[in-house]
Amino acid sequence: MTEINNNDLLSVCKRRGFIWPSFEIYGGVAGMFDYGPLGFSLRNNIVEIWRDIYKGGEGFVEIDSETVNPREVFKASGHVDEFADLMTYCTKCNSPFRADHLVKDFYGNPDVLTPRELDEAFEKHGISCPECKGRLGPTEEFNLMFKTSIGPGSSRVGYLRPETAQGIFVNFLNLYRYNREKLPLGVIQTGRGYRNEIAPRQGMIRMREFNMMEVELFVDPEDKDWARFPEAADQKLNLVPNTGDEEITVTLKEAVEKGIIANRVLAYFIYVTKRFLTRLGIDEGKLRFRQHLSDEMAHYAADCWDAEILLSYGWIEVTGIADRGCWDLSRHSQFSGTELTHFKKLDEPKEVECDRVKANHKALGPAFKAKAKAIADALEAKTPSDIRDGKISVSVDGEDVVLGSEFFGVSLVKEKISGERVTPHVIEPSHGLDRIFYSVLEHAYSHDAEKDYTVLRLRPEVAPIKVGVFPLMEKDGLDALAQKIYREVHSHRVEAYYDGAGTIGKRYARMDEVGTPWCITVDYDSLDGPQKGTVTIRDRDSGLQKRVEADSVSTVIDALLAGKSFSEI
RNA sequence: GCGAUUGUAGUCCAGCGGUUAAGACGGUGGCUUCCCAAGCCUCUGACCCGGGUUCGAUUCCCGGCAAUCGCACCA
Repeated sequence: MTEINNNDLLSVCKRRGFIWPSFEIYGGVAGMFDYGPLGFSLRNNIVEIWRDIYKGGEGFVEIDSETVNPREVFKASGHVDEFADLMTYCTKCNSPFRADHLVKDFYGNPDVLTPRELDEAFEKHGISCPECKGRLGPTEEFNLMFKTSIGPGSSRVGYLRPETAQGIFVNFLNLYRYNREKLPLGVIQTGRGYRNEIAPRQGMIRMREFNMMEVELFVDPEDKDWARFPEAADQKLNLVPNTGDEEITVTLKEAVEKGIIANRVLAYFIYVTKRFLTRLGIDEGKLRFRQHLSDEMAHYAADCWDAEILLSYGWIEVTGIADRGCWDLSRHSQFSGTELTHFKKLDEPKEVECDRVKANHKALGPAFKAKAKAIADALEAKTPSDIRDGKISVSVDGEDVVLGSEFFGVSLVKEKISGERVTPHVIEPSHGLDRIFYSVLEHAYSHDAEKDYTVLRLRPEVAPIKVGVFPLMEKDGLDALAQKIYREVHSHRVEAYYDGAGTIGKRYARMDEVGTPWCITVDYDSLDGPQKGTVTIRDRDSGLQKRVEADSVSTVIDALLAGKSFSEI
């Protein structure tokens, strides 16, 4: 634990319009927050940087898909089964248990039991509370997904998505065609996800409605290299591999060569995640990547690493970077009956020779009339190894037909193979936007207890307000010049804030508290004397002031935002 | 969901079975050549919700909601 008091920070956030607990006038709802003007700006700035990295830097494409999905989508993804737990509670000590886990010694596949059958099973096998031996209460379903219905009447069951990823998977074919049937194919999406958490806690860390930034990269399963890997090969990462609890610092190259990270593409995107988070102002010393334990890893995942940030709550997972293998696409393929594959061309087409069963249409036609076509197709789907005693049996429309050698022949055919269909593998860096947002605030927050003075040391790039503009006194024409400067500087991209109220110190303090990196002040020297036409610019973190031409303020702010240091202006 | 603690202006907090519910900070308007939360004046704003006990409840009791911590859950 650090000494940061997260209640103080949350209080600033609420007071100054970063985040507000939702529905406060109606008593509030746990695990729900609204973003205020400053919070929304900050969050958008984070999203813009993420976009800059993936869409700009890596050339990925961005989509926006539905938040309500029909049940089939989450049946295929596994969420309907995985997220709907049958729970029972001890009537004596109230401990909760997964009902199916309690009967697993008696049933091979307890997942399929209904709540009633589970209750009967407790009775029959004398199962009591593992904690206190008390009697178990009735089994209830608890579903972590919000359920709804699509359309009126006997409508389709729908769920609010618990993650945005499925929207990308179900659009795979559209995206694949859009990308002119090539891999790798990188797709990003930001949006809301919904999980009906049993007990949301820790402020913004576990929300019922949350924002995600997800990236799905489809790659050739046999080629998990990445063209830009060499650029990052010597960069260092703090890793906690699942072989022990020790944190190690290694280069990407070492991590892959020693088999710590499964492959180069996964390692590269772990590095991209580190670059992203540190660019937002996350303290590099409080950032590590922890590998999922083998039992924690989803059964389909080949490898999975969490980016964890040290906060006042402890180490908190903010991003998961997983190699999900072919799981997602093969499941959707299986459940939808639509082939979701990539056609991988061979460098050189190859010729193969093999024996094939060929239907004898001349004989089949007269013998089977209308059914002949179906039987012929079934026959040709067979291989010579299916021949038993010179006969092949096929099943057509639920009817078994045994065919003698007069109906088919076996011949050697030469086939030209120019490629094969493969199910792409998915590399998924999935970011919890709200957690990242909160982490950025906490790592920027500094409070001087003696002076009771708060400064948010936000990076200029993420700061919601870039520049405060003040007249020293709101009169004598100082206000008119300050207003003019404000109007020149303020834009959708560079948010400025005019403040003429109270005293100058108070205005600086207000800007420091919301992380505004620079303040412009128009004083009497701006109007008269040798300094005429200049204004002061103050740097938040150093407290230093310089004079710049009033006409050049906009240019100076642009230069600072582009990365020029304050001492260079 | 369970247990413990808590709930008074935007924030921090005082108080009480009958009060005009106090103060500080903040916000607002004004005055002040005002560069790091200076000063003076004006104004602003609160007893979480519902029920019960009582002549009378912000205060006592019960329930709900929310927050903090612990357990469990989740990641």
